Amino acid sequence: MALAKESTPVSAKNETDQEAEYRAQTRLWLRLLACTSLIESELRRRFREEFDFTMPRFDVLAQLDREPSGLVLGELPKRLMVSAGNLTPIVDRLVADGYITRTASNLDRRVQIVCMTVEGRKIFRRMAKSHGAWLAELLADFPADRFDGLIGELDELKAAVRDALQKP
Amino acid sequence: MALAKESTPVSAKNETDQEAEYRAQTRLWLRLLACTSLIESELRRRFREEFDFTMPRFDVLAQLDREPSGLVLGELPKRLMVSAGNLTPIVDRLVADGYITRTASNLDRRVQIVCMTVEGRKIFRRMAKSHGAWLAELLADFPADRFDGLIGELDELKAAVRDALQKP
DNA sequence: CCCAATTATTTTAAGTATAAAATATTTCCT
DNA sequence: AGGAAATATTTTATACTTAAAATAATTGGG
Repeated sequence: MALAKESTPVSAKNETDQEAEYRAQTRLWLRLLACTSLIESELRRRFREEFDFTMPRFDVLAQLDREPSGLVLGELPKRLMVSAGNLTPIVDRLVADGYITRTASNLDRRVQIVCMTVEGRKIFRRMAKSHGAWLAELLADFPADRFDGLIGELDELKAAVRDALQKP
Repeated sequence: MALAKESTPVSAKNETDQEAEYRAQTRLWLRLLACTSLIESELRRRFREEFDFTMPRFDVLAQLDREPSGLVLGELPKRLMVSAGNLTPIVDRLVADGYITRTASNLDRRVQIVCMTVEGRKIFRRMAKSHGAWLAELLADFPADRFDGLIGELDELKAAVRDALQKP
């Protein structure tokens, strides 16, 4: 169970002790979830109102913006941490809207290359600018000198969770 | 724009400066999102595999567990930060499965009271225990002495975002 | 008292998400 | 070369999510 701060084995604890032990972890999880939901729902609302766009569509464009020569379709689910099946209709619509192209590779016809169009780049830049400004606005009241510290903590948290996920 | 750390008005900055300024906020946001997604998807997977349950269904039971006398249906969307329409099918299914009851109030027939059943309480306790253990497992590699600090930072972050949202 | 505004909830339409099965293509083994 | 395994992607079924419109019930003002 690897609860470093406790030496007593879990099996020796009664229900109340165990619940108390889980409390700190649960509290951290609930705070994390609350912060993310709060920001995410506001960003989603603004994307819809200002650009009639959704976050997943923006996320796809954000990935392609860094890849001038395009990206193998299969890279997207990995980078965006979503399932492959999920992306199919999202990519379909971005193609239909003219923001990206999808072309089959000549070397391997299972593989498709997606690439942003000029139109896509144009709208992405506008949205990215607003996205940055919205975040700046939402996070303005958080002390600037504590940004880096919090980012560092979250980096470590992420690494710790990744490690824990790889163990079994 | 309220970027406290900078005195130069945004309008006076060129595009590159502005992008640099947004970077810290964006990085924080991406870390937050990554941590939450990582944990959330693992919890969802385990809920499904171990209990054939989803997180929203668990979340509803978690709210009702604290309210022995039941809860006005309209309280759930507020507490869970989801839309009211979203809850209708979730509550429907929990009622159909026998984990909660839904009864119309006699004083105001628009209002419904939802209340956990004995069966619901039973399954909730089992799931809550696993939920705590899963979190403890996922967060085990994060230094125990930094939990409270991170929770505190996230509390402040949440408050800051809430403040920013109320301003307009 | 009645009807307009308010409140609680559900329905609808569109999109997002997953897991698992299906399809298509390529690679690798013998 | 032939077929099995692997890989890339789509399809299917199910569930969640929201916004906006619809429904139903109550309250309050004239």
